[in-house]
Amino acid sequence: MNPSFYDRPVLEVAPDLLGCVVEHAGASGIIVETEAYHDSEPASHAFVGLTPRTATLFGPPGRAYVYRSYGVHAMLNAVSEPEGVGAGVLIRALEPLDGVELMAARRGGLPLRSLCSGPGKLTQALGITLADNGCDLQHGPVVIRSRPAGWKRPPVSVGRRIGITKAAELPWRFCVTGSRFLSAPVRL
DNA sequence: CATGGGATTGACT
DNA sequence: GTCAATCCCATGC
Repeated sequence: MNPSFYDRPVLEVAPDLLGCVVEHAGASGIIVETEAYHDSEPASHAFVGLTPRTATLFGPPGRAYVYRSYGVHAMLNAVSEPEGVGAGVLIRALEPLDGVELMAARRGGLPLRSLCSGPGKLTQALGITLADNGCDLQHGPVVIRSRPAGWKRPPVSVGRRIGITKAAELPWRFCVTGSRFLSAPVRL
């Protein structure tokens, strides 16, 4: 998907990414859960302004922002909105598509449903690391492409974002309705 | 320079 | 349901 796709309000990009495919290192999955983050709102890393950590978020749209959470997990975001605005879409869950055996090997052979049902899980399954921070999502190594044949625009459920304390009331989480591969049920 | 707080997960009770 | 693991980096003294 080209950079202009991401050069829009992050609240449009986040639901539009549902059904698209994330691909890296021989494995891929269909996005079934996203969350929007924006520098105007305190749950976003970009809320603190432009720092070395948030530079990618304020950079041009269509790149990957990868950061470490709880000292352990890598999180994948798609940088959105024009350069100078700190906004991104957190990819929270995938439905495994290709390279299932490879993903299972990376994750220790768990059942299909638990392979990518969480932001830290899917980066582990796809082999995405902090080294991928800033990479171009059109050319890779981490690639996001449009919905595979047979996938129409899926029905979307909206809810509150997960695991945050600030701005927790905003309904900025988007899930494919009824998907069995979500990280948690949709809640408001 | 020291400190503290996470956009989480998995193991255990 | 509870809880530790583990590290980056923004903030404050």
